Order: sequence, then structure tokens, then C-alpha cells
Amino acid sequence: MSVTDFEQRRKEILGLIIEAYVLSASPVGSELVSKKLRSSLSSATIRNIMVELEKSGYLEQPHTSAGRVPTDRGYRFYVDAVMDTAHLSPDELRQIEVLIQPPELDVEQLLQRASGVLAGLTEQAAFAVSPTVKQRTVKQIELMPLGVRKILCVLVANEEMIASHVVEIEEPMSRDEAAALGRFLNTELAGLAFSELLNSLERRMLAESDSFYHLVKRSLGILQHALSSEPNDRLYLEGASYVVAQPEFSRHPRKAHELLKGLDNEQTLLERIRQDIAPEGVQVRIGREVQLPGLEECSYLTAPCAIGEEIVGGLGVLGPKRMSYRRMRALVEGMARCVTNLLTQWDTR
Amino acid sequence: MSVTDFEQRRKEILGLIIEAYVLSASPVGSELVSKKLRSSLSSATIRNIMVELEKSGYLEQPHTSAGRVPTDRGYRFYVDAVMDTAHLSPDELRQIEVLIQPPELDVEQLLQRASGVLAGLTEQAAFAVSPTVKQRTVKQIELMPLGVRKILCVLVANEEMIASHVVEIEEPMSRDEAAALGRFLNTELAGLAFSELLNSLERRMLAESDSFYHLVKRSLGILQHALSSEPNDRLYLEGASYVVAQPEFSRHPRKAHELLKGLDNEQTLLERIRQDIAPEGVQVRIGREVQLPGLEECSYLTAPCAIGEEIVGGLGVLGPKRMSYRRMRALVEGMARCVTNLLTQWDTR
DNA sequence: AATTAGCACTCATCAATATAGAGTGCTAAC
DNA sequence: GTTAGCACTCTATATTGATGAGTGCTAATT
Repeated sequence: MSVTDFEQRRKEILGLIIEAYVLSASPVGSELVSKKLRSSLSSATIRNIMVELEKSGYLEQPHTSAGRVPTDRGYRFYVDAVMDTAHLSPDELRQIEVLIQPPELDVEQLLQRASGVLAGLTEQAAFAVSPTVKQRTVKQIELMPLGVRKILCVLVANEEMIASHVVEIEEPMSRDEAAALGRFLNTELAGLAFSELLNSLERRMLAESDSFYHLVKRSLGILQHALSSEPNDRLYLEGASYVVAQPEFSRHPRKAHELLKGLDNEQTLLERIRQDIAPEGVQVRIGREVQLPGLEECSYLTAPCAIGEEIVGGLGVLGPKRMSYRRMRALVEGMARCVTNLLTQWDTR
Repeated sequence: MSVTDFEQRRKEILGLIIEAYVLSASPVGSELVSKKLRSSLSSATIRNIMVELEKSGYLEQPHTSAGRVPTDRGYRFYVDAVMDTAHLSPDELRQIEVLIQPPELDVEQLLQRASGVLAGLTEQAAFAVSPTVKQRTVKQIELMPLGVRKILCVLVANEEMIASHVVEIEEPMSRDEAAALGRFLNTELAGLAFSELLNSLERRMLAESDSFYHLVKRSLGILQHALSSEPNDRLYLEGASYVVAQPEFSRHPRKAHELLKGLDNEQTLLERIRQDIAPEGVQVRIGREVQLPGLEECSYLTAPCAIGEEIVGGLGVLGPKRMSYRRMRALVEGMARCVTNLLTQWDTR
């Protein structure tokens, strides 16, 4: 038997152990593996291999004379090198699209639905992070005076992504002035990324001392405020109850409590998840890799959502380390694809 | 000893039992009550009174030879007729105002902070319902074409409450047309409640066949859409982990799971809570009165938040039935007062 | 050299049992 | 109307022993 065959067999057995453990939530013994294995090997042989897998750090024993349980490293190896990739069928994708389609063209509603449906499908906690208008390019900017010293600044990235902010200003501004300023901004700034807006205006202020100086200065003040806060920067999270119901947590109330405390921390979660949203597709974080307080016993998967080529947000699933990574990956990928499809459709309509 | 003295003593004992139970979470025996009672009565006498209180339905025994535990009815009586009212000191109120003040004039952010701070102070789950623009009166309406067949409709109730919706329309509309329509709407509809808007327009359509007919018709179509969905209609909920950590739930994982499932149901919760927000002030719902699936073992308190005299939202606290209603009422009332203060300040600034 | 049967050993789990003590209701005395 | 005293009930906790799943090791087998 060649070395690679050897390796292959170890992988297969690790896979079987993990899959059995995912279902049963209790340590897996050599007998069971022996039965499930295609090539018939006795439990004794399996035991020998299990010892090797334990030495490699993929498995561990809760105590002498219990079966084996995967370690973080075991799961990681399984995800990277053992499990095969599944995809949802076109039919399932269509069904999901129907489920998440909101009655209106509204990104927030879409994401809320997506996280809800994803939680239901996976029976885990599911999340979606709303894209910030900042990441997108300017389509239109409108200014509208409210009262004397307040101005409503509406930033339009595209039809579905709109941010409006009330900005307090020093000098009063009339309706006509606002309209003029709006026209100025729209001709000068359309097509820029919102993130470059301020830089661009600042550069102009330094360079030219032209007739627009006053306009530029006022715009800068207003846009600085409007872009500084983004209340829509939100994490939709649903289905925490599924996770707490898992034996890992329901048997250890303290852990459940810590998990929920961790999930209450919307901002921390959001930042961490944002980091993982990458164009490469589905990302997996396992156990201690999660690096979020209270979520050491959890794993999560993320996938990016895009409008066309531009990544504008993401979604994913969070559950106990003991989850079916194969199925979760398929579902997260499928859901992200559906959201991306819908957003892109909306955008080009 | 007169009848009212008699009644008074029963109340005092019920109060002691409830307060002890709130702290200890375990059935309260006659010995303990006897010790805590000011007028010294032996445990035997207390037992007799406890039997009466049990007959009245205020107490029950988990089993023979355990102490007593309050029933829903017992809590209700305690809240209505036994406990005294506490209020936060002006100093505490000021501290809270500082804590919840957001960096910007934004109702949503204010409510989010309020629910977070309230959860921290009460160590229970706390919630806040965002006011819908529908409940307020029209200050300004702006229409802004986006692309060919879409129009952005901005509804301004006051500086801090703004709702914007993208509406798809049949016939294209130019910038000028939109501006004209906007002017029409602002002159005709300002001061009306948003909820009356549609009715008012419909009446006009039937009555007059005047030169404005076309304008009215178009407005109606747009506003119908814009008002039909209210994505800001949201419930902020924080601190569920506190509740799950209470022995009522941490000792019974199934109950904890059901609680969390109940809390996941944002819409149902929101509707139920809205019903309870009354101008009279703090409302209390206890146990089965809650009438929300999965929350039979909980109680909640709500208080209205207003801008001036007009109630625009509310907030409250949710926890196990075994909570310090006295302290919760003070905190909920105080927090509502702070939010009301801030909103009213903003509005009149 | 790899595999396997056989076996002694370990340890968690579960049910059965005993024990302690908290709290009751009742009765009779104050 | 109040209270001391007491028998009684029932939970909570600890103890014990039996069960069995699963292991590691050794020696036999292929």
C-alpha cells in the first residue's frame, strides 16, 4: 500500500468520525467507524489509526475509554482537505430567491429576510451585514433645508441604497442655495466613491481658489458630517435560539450564557465578520480561530454579497464547532449567490 | 385588631415573601418571613397567614413541605396594591441622559443606546420600539427622481424622523414635474397626520374634478407605496443573555430555548408591545398576561416616549416573572423620561 | 509488515438506596 | 388570636454497585 493510499485512508476515517460526531454529539468509537467504513477493517485497526490521528492533533479523547472527538485542528483539516464541496441545485436557488425577495427594492429588508431564511434552513444562527453606502460610488446627492440651521443630506448610491442624514450647519441656507449646491455636487462628484469624496473636495480646496471656493467649503462641512456616522451599518442576526438548543450549550448553561453575551455585542461581531468577507468566496473560522469573546466553542462561515463585481456586504452562519461544514458551506454560498443575483438585477433594471 | 390592619398585615407578608423570592429564587418558608417581619410573629402564625394567602390564590407550594412561591395573581396584587413606587433621583436621570445621548440627532441611535443602557442597568432584556413616521404629522414631503421610473419619496415628520422610500412609477417623471408635485403636496398636506394623508387625498379625488386632479392622482399612487412599508419599524432588543442566565432558564434549557425562540420573533413582539404603550405611564404584564408564545414565564414593563405631548414610541424591560418590579418600574420610567426629554429638546431646538 | 482476535482494564452513566434537613399542618396550650 | 411542639412529607444530596462502551496491549494470523 502506497503512502498516498495511507494518507487517503486516514482522511476517510477522519471524515467518518467527524460526520458521525456532528450527528450524534457524542464521542465516536472504533467499532462504529469500522462498520461505516467501505473497505472493511476491524475495529482494532481503526483504533491504531485513531491513535495516529490523535498524535497528529486531529482527534482527542474526553477521557480514557471514551471514543474520539475532533479537535479544532481536526475540523480545520477536514474543511480544507477532506470534505468535498456541495452546491445547491438551480431549483433550490430559485426557491430561496423567492423566499427572500422583499416586497420593495430595499437592501435592508432583503438582508433581513436572507438572514432569517438562512437561519431557518441551516438551523443555526445566521447573520447578514448591511453594506455601507461609503463603499459605493456616488450616483446622486441631494440637499434639502429643514428649518433654519439643519439640512437633510441624501446620499444615493443606487436605487436601493440610500442614506440620509440631518446635518446642523452654522449659517442658514435657503432652498435655492441648497439646490444650487446640490447641482454643483452632482456635476462635480458623480462617479466618485463615497470614500474618496472628502479627499477629492479637500484637494480642490487647497489647489484652486476659484469661484467655487465657497461652494466647496460648504459642501465639505456638510458631507463630512453626513459620512461620519452610518446608522445603517448594522448586523442582522437571527436564530440564536437554534444554537443554544444544541447540546453543547443546553447542557452547560454557563456556556450558553457566554455565547449569548458574545452575540449581544453587535459592533464587535460586525467588525470581525467584515474582516472575513473576501472576494474568494466562503470563508470558515473554527473554534479558537473565531477570536470573539464568548464564541470560542463556535465556528462561522461567511460569504460576500456583491452588486455586479463590487462587494457590498456579506452573510453567513454561526453555530457550534460541531456543525455540518459541508452543508453549511453550500447553503451560505447559495444564499450569497441569491442575494448577489437580486441586488445585481435591481441595479441594472 | 381591625379588618384593615388584618389586610395590611397580609399585604406586608406577601410583600416580604415576594421580595425574598425575587432575591433567592427558591421557595420562601415561614421561618424566614417571621425573622424579617417587623412586628414579631412566630413562624406558626405566619404559616396560618400563608395558608390564607394560598387560598386567595396569591401563593402556591411547589410541593408539600416546601416554602411558598408567588403566583401570577400574587405578583399582580403585589404590583397593584402592595409595593410602593420608587423614582430615580434627578442625579441618576442626568447620568442616564449622558449615557444615551448619541453623537448625532438620530432617533434610531438614541433608542438603540437607550435599550442597551437599560439592559445593563436592569440586568434584564431591554427593548425600545422605534416610532413610525406614520404616527406623526407631515412637516415636509420631497420627491426626487432616480432614473426613469423610480422616485425617491422623503417623508419628514421632524428633524430627527425621516423616512425615505423608493417608489416605482408607471409614467416617467421629470425633475421639474417632481418639484412641482412636491410643492403641491407641501402646500396641501402639511400639518396632516401621515395616517390621514391617504384618506385626505382620496376624498379630494372623489369630490373635485379640478385642475389638480392629475397631481392628486399621481401623489396618491406614490404615497400609497411610500407609506405601505416602514422598514424603520423596528424593535431594538438587548440583554437576552441576562434573562437566560437566570436560574428559571439556565436550569431548564428547554425553557431557555423557547424563550429565545419567542424573542426571535421581532414582529410579534413589536405588535404586542405597541399595544401596551399607553399615555398612563408604566404598564406591567405578568406571566400569562404576556400572551406571547414562549414568554409565559416572563413579565415585562413598558413606558411611552413622547415628543412634547405626542407619544411616538416606547421602551421597556423583559425578564422572568421573578423580578424586582419596584426597581424595574423606576428604571423604565426614568429611562422613558430621559428619552422623552432628549427628543423634546431636539424638536424645539 | 500489516491486520486482527482476544482480553484485561478504565471510566462514565444510571439506577437503587440511604440520609439529612427544610418546611409543613395540626393539636393543644397559652 | 397566638404559639410551642411534634409527627410527617418530600426534596436534595451523597453513596454504592452494576453495566457497558471503548480502549490499549499482546499474541496470533495473513
